[in-house]
Amino acid sequence: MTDSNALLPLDAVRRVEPSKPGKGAPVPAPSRPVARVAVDNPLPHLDRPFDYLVPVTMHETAEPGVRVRVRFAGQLVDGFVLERVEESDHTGKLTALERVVSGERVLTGEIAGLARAVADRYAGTLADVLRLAIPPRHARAEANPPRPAETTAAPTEPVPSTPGDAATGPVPGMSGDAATGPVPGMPGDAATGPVSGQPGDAAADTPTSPVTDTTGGTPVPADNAPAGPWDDYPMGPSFLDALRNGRTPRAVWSALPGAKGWAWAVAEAVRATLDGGRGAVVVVPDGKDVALADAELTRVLGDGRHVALTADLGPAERYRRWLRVLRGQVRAVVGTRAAVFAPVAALGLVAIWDDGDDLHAERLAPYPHAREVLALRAHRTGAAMLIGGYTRTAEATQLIASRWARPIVAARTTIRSLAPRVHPAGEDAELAKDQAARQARLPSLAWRALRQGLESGPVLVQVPRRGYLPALACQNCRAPARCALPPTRLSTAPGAEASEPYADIPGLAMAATAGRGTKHGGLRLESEPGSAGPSSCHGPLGLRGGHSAPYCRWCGRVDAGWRCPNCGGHRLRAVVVGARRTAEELGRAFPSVPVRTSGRDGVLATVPATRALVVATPGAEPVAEGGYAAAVLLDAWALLGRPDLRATEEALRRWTNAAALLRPGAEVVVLGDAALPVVQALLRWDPITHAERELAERAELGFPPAVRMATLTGSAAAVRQMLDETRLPDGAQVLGPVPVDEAGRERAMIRVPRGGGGALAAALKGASGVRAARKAPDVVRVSVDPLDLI
DNA sequence: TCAATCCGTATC
DNA sequence: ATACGGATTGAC
Repeated sequence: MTDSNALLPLDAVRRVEPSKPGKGAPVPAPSRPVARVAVDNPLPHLDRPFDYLVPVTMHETAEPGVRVRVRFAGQLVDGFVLERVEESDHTGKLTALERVVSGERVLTGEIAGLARAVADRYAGTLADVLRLAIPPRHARAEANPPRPAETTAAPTEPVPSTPGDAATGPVPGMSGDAATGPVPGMPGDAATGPVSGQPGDAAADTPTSPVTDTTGGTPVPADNAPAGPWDDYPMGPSFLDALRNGRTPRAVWSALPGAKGWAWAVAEAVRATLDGGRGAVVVVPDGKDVALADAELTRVLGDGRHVALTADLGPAERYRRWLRVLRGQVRAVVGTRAAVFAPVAALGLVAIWDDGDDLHAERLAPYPHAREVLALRAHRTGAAMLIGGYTRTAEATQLIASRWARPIVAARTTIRSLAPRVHPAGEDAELAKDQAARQARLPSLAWRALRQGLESGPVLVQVPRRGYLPALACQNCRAPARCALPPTRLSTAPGAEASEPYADIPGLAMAATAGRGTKHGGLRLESEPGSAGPSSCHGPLGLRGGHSAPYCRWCGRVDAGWRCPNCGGHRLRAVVVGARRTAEELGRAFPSVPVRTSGRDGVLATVPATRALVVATPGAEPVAEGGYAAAVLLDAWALLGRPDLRATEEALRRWTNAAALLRPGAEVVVLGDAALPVVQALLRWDPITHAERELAERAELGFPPAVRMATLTGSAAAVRQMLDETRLPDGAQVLGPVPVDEAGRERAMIRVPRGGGGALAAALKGASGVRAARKAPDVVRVSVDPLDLI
């Protein structure tokens, strides 16, 4: 028994281990007897590969990428073989693999490297990311043999390591060239190799001239006769050419509103990529958009060349489709956020639609954002990237500013010809005379637009999500109730380091949710009644459960003596009324017109071109055949009143998503003050100026994407302890902690300049590791660049 | 001097 | 989590 162990490299075994009864010591595999395994363990300080002995019985099957069961710390756990090597660095006895779960090599080298990069970026563990990346196995689906016709078409198998892995550091990429056979060429490997920075850091990076080609190139070749969706954009055709020619264009695409449809454009981009011999991944916010894109891909590509991956498929079907991608039977994928990890080989394009939709943020640790994962993936593999939407996020704008991506925008005249006509109706707009419409709180402008639209087709009414917003308005005059107390301001306390760019942070008052004027860590709240700016806080008021007095959702203070500045009333009412109730009221205002609703409990994908009143919540608007004849956007104040950093960006995104469904030139009435820049942006269909202003504002406030931010949330003691134990990188600044809820939980924010993100994530990971190793009782949730920064 | 127990640490 | 090694303690 010990004789066979003599083959092992390191036998400093002092005692002869008594072997388990009935089981001899395993005979090692004849070559590469060591498997490096990514073990599915949740502990941050154990987030590295572990070596196991490959018994000869598993020599053939324990290939890189397969699922295995291993004994780890006395328990049987799942894992993935990352690579097979000759020797181990481990100076102890190697435990043997317990079992190869299946021969299917589900973890490709590319995805292993990507998952490592995502974990590093978000201060999370590889195991957590792999859980997101690889769907649960379904044995029956695996057993179904691939159809021969499809397998011969694309001989792609798990892709061996990309050279880029080496640049990323301790990546468990399967680098052994012995591990796999001949490599199908990875386009863009050359581009990936020398690049070490993350996409977002491009500005701070060494000049890698990421935008090498395409969009700046020569304009359209004159010969393409049929007008495609990209012909409306001056840079569109050259973008498609670059995709077709295997290059790496990265574009932020401001989609035109209207019937031509974003899904068609995306499908054409996918077709160009496939034509160039590469694969594509398309990520959209929800199932309705998957259905739209799926239909367009089928129309443009024909049957069987792509798959749709959504959460609601069920485990078997989901795994079956995913395997078709893994096995190279299809090379194009459209799906919701989990599809960012779809194992498409020889990736040529990653695309994301409407990257401002918060559905793109993963809800499971480490909370990666689809746009960021795709950008990392594109960067690592040398794939092209397309970030599309009617509006532009500050993050996408940042990618343009750092020259990582180029804009694709239509000419002003084209935009004007396709955009709807938008009319604002301010808060004080005259209510409709019609009794029922008055009941539905519909201004006469809106009522007229709907009535006129209904003469020729379906009309859309966008209402706030039910239960979405506990904001208040004056019961008497409906003026929004806002905080009348003097403004508060957060400043760094003496002693806390205030590095130059963040010395003063106007507007950070929003970060404080508690109104005690007490000191919290390095920050304190102070009143500055005499300072420049508004004489009162103006935060939206809300009601907390059980209390009768309203509190400010920005500064947290209770304002028992609130009086309406408009009419002097002192009674408040909830502003938000759900879709159903609004639908009922509108139905009475327009008897004889069918009312259809689309919302949380029942999303309609499409409605026919017939006259109908379609009431929908944001994100659930059905596409109307031929476009809507008119629309009314009712949730302006609900959106803008939100105590959210992204409130205006989000409002514009939702408005344009609804308005884009209209026929060109149709009328939109938005219940919002025309003086607001965000209303102006909708009126002029100019999301770009708005996004640029937004980015500038974030830079001024020191918020992402201008900086990299992380939040720590947990019990007050735990958060403080973790802050103490974190070796923060240079230039890091701590805000808070401040209370976040009534359970005494607190949240601290840490920000670093762009480019310091990696160091910050590493520091936080280290600190969580220390806490986990010590078995610290309360968990501190770490979130890098979370959406809800308030 | 030895065995039972506690504690900290690594987990291959 | 759990198993292990080393330190500690208590009794002979």
